[in-house]
Amino acid sequence: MRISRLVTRTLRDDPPEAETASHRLMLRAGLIQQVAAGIYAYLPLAWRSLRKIEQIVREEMDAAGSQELRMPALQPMELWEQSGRAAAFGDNMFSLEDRRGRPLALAPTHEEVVTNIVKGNVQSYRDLPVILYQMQTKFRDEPRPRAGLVRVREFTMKDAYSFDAGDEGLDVSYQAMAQAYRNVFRRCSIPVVMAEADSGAIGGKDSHEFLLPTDTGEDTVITCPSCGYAANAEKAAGVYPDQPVPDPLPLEEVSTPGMKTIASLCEFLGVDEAQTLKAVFYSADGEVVFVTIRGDLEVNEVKLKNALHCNELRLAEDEEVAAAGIVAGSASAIGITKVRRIADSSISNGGNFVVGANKNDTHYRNANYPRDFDADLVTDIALTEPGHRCADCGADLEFTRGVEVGHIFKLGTFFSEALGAYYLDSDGGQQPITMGCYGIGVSRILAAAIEQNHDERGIVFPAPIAPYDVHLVALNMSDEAVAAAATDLYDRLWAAGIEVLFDDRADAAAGVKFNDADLIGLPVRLVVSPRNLRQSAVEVRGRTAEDADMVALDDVVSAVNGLIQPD
RNA sequence: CGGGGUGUAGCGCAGUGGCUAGCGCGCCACGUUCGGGACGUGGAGGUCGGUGGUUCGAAUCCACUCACCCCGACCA
Repeated sequence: MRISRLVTRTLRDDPPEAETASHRLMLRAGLIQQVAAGIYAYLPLAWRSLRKIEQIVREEMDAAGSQELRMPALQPMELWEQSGRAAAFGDNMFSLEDRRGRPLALAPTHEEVVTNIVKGNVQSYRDLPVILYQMQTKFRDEPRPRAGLVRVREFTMKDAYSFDAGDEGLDVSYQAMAQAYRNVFRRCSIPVVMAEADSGAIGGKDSHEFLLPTDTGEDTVITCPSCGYAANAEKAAGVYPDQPVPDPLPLEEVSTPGMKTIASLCEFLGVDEAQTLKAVFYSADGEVVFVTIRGDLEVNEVKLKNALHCNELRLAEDEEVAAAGIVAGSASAIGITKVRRIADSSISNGGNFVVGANKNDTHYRNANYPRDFDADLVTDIALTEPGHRCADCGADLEFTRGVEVGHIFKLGTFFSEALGAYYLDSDGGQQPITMGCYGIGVSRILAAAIEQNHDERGIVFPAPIAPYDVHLVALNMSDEAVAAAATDLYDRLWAAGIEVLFDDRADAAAGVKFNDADLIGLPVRLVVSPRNLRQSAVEVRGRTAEDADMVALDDVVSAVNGLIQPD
């Protein structure tokens, strides 16, 4: 490709709206162009890179025994009602109607459709296992798109679905996919952490996220430096500091004028936050829920949502709290009976707690569970935070930010039962197919690869996903010898199977061309110039190399091959 | 959805009631240049996000509205 003809314009300065490196560099290098919030056009350079990423994913999925197919992005809403997920996705799903008023969805994912396909093609355990995958555009009406290609509303995903006879088969498929994912990320130069993750509203057993650790990531990964445990913040099972369990003292009312927060209350009474129980109020699918947790801990809303089996969970509004008869600021579960009460297991870690007295400016000392109050459910809903320890080995946990580039789930039989996908086992019994699903954000891989591989001058494309192998710079194209030599080299490289981006611009200064080459960040830069031609040579330089090599014109092809195929 | 911010030429920005709305980059023409973001001369390019209002007069003031960005909520 000749840059003089390339539909892409590099920017001299950083775009002010871009905060993260990948977003900034993709805009500056002319890889992407925004169309609306969270909706981007992939310009020619990005598209070449994305096609290479897709090809790597394909190779690894095929090697793992998976078959590619293509399902529609436009789907009848009926299918989503059938699985019950129309409500689970809610406003995140783009929905529309056809000319006859039939409800349709732009698919955010494809479990429903793929399950129906398999249902029609698998009858016996002899037909299993099956793993299907596709490259498809997904539509999710994210509440807040951000960071360029990191969180968008329309994106390319590779999604795969495994179908097995039973849990042992699923384990095999799951491991095969996990290994394929590791291979993909290694080939794209994205060092990932594989972390335990929450399996979401659908349930299922295991789930793992693949995350690129980076400060600009939007997820939190919790890792144990000692035993290698890794989990995301929603899933992580950390151990919070133990409190001594004292002998219970009698409940005692104290006046606490104006004390509405845990911090002010603790200061006023001279107690530690861990010696209090706090009350938090949520709205779970519209129902007010009373949550009790030790004062030094926070509620993990994902764990709470799972415990409640609800679709929508948010903090309750003040009016909702008041309408439920709760005295915000001085509330406790003591005497509360009209709303559902959930408590974290930490209510039994410690004792003689300070709690609200359910009337203004008043608290109790020495509250103990279950002597003084009851709960409908006591379970682990505490958020793991800095300072907590590894549940496996007791070491201090480490917290880092990360960008999620892949996510795998053991789904179990949720979809096969909802949509009627059964097989006959060897005894002639009908069984629901055991499923797994596996997603890679293809367009997010591009962002993550750039986030990981760049320097102050621009992108440092990993060779396997670079839009072109070589950036050929011709200095002074009006010099006929330069034009002739560069054009000849361009043709010879392509003939040798090397992909070349040729900066043939006649009007751009040398500095402009060099800066653009650094910005776009192809693995190898070649310079043809009057100066070099006097030695019948070309300058060859790797993107991150300190110095350039002078290589004879006739040897350039083999020199380039040596740089881009080091293995 | 809550909080904060921004919409003026392709891009980045200036312009707080007054004449024909400017600057830099980019773009077009010609010439000179040619190894790390060149120079000269001439030129093209604008519903000032939208609607309504106030005013002799609105990019500028008021109301409403739309879009986009950032933080949070949210996010299989």
